[in-house]
Amino acid sequence: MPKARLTPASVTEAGAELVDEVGFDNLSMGLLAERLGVKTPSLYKHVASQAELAHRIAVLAMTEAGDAIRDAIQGRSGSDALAAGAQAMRTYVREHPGRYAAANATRPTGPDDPFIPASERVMASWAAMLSGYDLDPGQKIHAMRTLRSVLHGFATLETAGGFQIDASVDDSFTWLVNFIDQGLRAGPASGSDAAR
Amino acid sequence: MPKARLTPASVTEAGAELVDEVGFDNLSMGLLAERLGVKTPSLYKHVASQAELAHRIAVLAMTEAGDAIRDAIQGRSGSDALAAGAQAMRTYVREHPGRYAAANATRPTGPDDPFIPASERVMASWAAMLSGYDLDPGQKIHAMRTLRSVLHGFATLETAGGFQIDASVDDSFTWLVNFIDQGLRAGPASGSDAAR
DNA sequence: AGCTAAAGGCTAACCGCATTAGCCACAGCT
DNA sequence: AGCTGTGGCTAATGCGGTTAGCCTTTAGCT
Repeated sequence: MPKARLTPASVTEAGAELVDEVGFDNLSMGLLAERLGVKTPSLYKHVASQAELAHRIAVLAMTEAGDAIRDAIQGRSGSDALAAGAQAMRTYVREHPGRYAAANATRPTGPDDPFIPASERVMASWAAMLSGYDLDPGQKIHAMRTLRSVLHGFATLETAGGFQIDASVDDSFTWLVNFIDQGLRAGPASGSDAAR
Repeated sequence: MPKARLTPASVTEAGAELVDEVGFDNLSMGLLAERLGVKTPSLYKHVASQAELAHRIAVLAMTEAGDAIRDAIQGRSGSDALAAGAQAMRTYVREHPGRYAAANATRPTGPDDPFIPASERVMASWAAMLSGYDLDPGQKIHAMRTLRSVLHGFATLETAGGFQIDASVDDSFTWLVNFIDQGLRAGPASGSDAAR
């Protein structure tokens, strides 16, 4: 009964939807096959292995997240760009926790891995956003890493249920973004005495 | 040939050492058994399952990390306490990436899970450290979450190899800690216009 | 000092899940 | 109509976690 008409892309997309529902650790070929109305071994006609599937999902996630962040920053600058970009990233991770987990579990497989340009596009958006602040060129890399650390850390802690319910997580995120904004505005001074 | 003399604690400790070497994803009962000079099924006389083993490792990790942070903060305050505590946490994660991953993969199993007091002790250290800054009481929770986010995010990105080699990761961490310190010193002002 | 029972090791077996091998039907081209 | 490649399927393999049941050593008791 040839009916399913699967392709590597459609399998990846279905895998991405599934992984957001069941979590990265619970992703299995059997579950995905069932979802697609097909027997497990049939999937291997479209993806080489579960590892490759996870990698494809990771690339998809990076691409989608990169687009979301770029679009959010588009047309804004400074504090507005930071707030919009940070919110876009947080929203993406909340809506696609499985894909984000897949992206975090992935390491580039080689120099021509499409995961590399996908993540570079994310980096480029953050860099563009940071250029709206008056930072010393030598500090830009540190600011970038700090920014990535907070956003990544917040997003993973949030999806892992790491925050108790005492206070609004939304408020905390707003506070966090504002905190970063203020620090970046304080600019060069914040790093000049780094050797304190 | 009864020779091994294993206990739940010794199995957990060996598991912790192993997981730091091979990574959380590659932890297996077979590997641990081999390490202990025993056949796989024998481990089940000491731990109920691999999940329980991982959970015990997680509790151990939280306890050790909590101790390290408390000791680092001990006798210091303000910026010094922040720098020492942050460095202690980063060092712990770098030296024990597998245990830290185990801790992150763990959710409390119930109200009397020893994982809960263990993580509360970590929180208490951070809270004590933050009390060295002049923060509005209502903002303390946000500052805490922001602090946890950066430190957790930096540590996980670092161990995952998420930072390229262009610039020193040590320098970035120093910059990050300094950035947070400056922001916390700026104090109440940094949150007062959170609704911007 | 010998007896007994629990502790803790072992082998054999089970099960789920990823993966592979080999088969077969249908679609499109000639 | 026949040929061939695509994409499905069933059957089988192998690994890793887990369970069942056996057997020896050892601690404790009398």
